[in-house]
Amino acid sequence: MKTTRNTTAKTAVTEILSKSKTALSHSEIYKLTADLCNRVTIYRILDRLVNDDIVHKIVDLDGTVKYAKCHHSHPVTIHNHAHFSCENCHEITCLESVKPSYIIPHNYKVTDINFTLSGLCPNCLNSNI
Amino acid sequence: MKTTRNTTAKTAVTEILSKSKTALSHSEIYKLTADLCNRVTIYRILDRLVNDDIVHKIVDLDGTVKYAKCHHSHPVTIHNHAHFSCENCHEITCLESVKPSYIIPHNYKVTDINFTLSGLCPNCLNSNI
DNA sequence: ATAAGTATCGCAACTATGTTGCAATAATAT
DNA sequence: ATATTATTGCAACATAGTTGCGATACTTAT
Ligand SMILES: [Zn+2]
Ligand SMILES: [Zn+2]
Ligand SMILES: [Zn+2]
Ligand SMILES: [Zn+2]
Repeated sequence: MKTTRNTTAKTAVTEILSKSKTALSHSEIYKLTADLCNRVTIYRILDRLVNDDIVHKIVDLDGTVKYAKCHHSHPVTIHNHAHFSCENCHEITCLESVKPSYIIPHNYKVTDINFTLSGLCPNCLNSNI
Repeated sequence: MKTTRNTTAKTAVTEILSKSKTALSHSEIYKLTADLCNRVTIYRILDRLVNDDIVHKIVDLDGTVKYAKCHHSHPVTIHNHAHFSCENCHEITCLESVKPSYIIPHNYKVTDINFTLSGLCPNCLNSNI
């Protein structure tokens, strides 16, 4: 079986995501690592972290992909909490407590969910843009 | 005011989306138009159709962007019906009747929603892959 | 501590997707 | 038929993500 290894780069990426209050894109993470490793390595690390259920992938309404640290105790069947994407500051945050309820359509087998709300976050709403 | 014009290319794209049972990506639409117009033109037409609320944009769990004809009578405040993305055949379909209910988080202003379910569609589920 | 096995990495090259500026074209109203 | 201007084509660019392969370095076992 393939065993997973801890490397400097992997640790750094995990740290960055742990400390971030918002979800980060590949390029944002790459910049934050500041030449620690190659661009491709970040892609591969993120893939592994997602597979290991340490990080989850979030897709914005426009197709932008971001990543956030999981806050659940390891293996979870489905990531169904909502995410909020601000049209103004473009930050994406996990809304861990917001979960959609819906009627599962007959004959469909659901194994994953993406539920993203878009609009104005509290910060930008107060700034009265 | 900017008035909108009906062109051959725009009509073709609208036709293609009207006839399709599943949502289509830019490149799929481009191939179906078969050299009718430039690649860039398709992007611009899709933008206009989305703005005019004739077509809506759907983002898959992996960030793939697709487009589907709207089935509502013109202006609608928010596209909140669910979409289903099949992991096997990669088709995305509108589930017009499935709408998520959720608790609107305090202090957030929601203006748009993306709710996509992923898994196996009825066809692929029966094929017992 | 050393060596073997292999997960991970760097690099280069590539594909896919989406955007922009500008001159040419064509839809629409008068 | 003419004027106005929305739309298009093209070329060039930007960003995102992938792949193959030889080199590197983490882990485990001796
Ligand atoms: Zn904001
Ligand atoms: Zn989250
Ligand atoms: Zn299917
Ligand atoms: Zn739809």
